[in-house]
Amino acid sequence: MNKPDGLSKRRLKMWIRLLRVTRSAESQLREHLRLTHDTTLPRFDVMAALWRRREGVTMSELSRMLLVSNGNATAVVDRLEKDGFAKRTPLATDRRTVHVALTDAGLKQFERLAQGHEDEVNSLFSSLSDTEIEQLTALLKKLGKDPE
Amino acid sequence: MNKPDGLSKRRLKMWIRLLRVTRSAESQLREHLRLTHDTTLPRFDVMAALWRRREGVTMSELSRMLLVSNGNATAVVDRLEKDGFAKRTPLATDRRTVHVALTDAGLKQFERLAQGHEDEVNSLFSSLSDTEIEQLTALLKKLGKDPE
DNA sequence: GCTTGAAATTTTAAGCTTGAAACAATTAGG
DNA sequence: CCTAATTGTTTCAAGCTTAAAATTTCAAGC
Repeated sequence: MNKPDGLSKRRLKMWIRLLRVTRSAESQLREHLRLTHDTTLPRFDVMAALWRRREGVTMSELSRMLLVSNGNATAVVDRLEKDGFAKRTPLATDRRTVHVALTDAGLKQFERLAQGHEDEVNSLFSSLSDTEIEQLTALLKKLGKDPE
Repeated sequence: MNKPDGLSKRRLKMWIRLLRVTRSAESQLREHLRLTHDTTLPRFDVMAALWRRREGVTMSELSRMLLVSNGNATAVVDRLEKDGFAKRTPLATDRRTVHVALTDAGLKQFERLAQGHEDEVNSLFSSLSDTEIEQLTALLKKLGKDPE
């Protein structure tokens, strides 16, 4: 009994496992953000992207960075803007385009969030050794390469 | 220049990579389901869970299996039920509890979906060799162990 | 039997997310 | 120039998702 799975089934099971690990981590990070700073993961993700690109990004760049639809980016930025954490600036050279950036309040807010978030990620992956992190990273890099 | 990151930063970057790979795969799978069968990933996930547990599961079990809130499970099952793919059966021994199961139409529908979905997953992870799949699975298993 | 607490589910409000449609502005070709 | 195609963004409808509140039922302890 217990015939070993074919490659195809093993890939499928691996995918399900991957999904579970990711979901579970997301859920933990979401809870942490909610409890400690009354905010959400999508908001954090947008703020992190705007932090990395301090000079400002277009809405399209933003949605490409986060792999979300542009309608989605619009909605999250709308809410951040309403709360004074982000700001849209029309671009003189191309009036279709808009630059989004963190406000001062947004920068401060992100700085308050960032370390706690990093600590949380760390504790989520503490069961992996230094080497294992490298292995996992290498595998993920390989997956990220091709068109996907 | 280019000081190597500390473990903490490498963990953080690894997490971001993990998230990107997962999102990108999800998006591909979602598109496939939409184009070929006009359905969605959450519906597929619920149907897959009900397929695995043919005898029926309670709503709580279902949400635990999928790592989603029970309100979420309720909503998706509502829609599946409306379309005739799932069915709720009250449990005689405990009137709080309800068993959910696929209907015949649900079973047939899932069978139509499953192979295509598996093929899609396969093509998504085709860049990993047999050994690499095993490695990745082992690392994910390690992550899945603890409370998370 | 009551009451109190716990468990299973649904409901609700708010926010997230998508894909498609609508709009506006730019670019390219004639 | 003008038109057509393209690009950047928003809007929209539908569905997804969560956390919290509300409901219903069960289980224990008095």
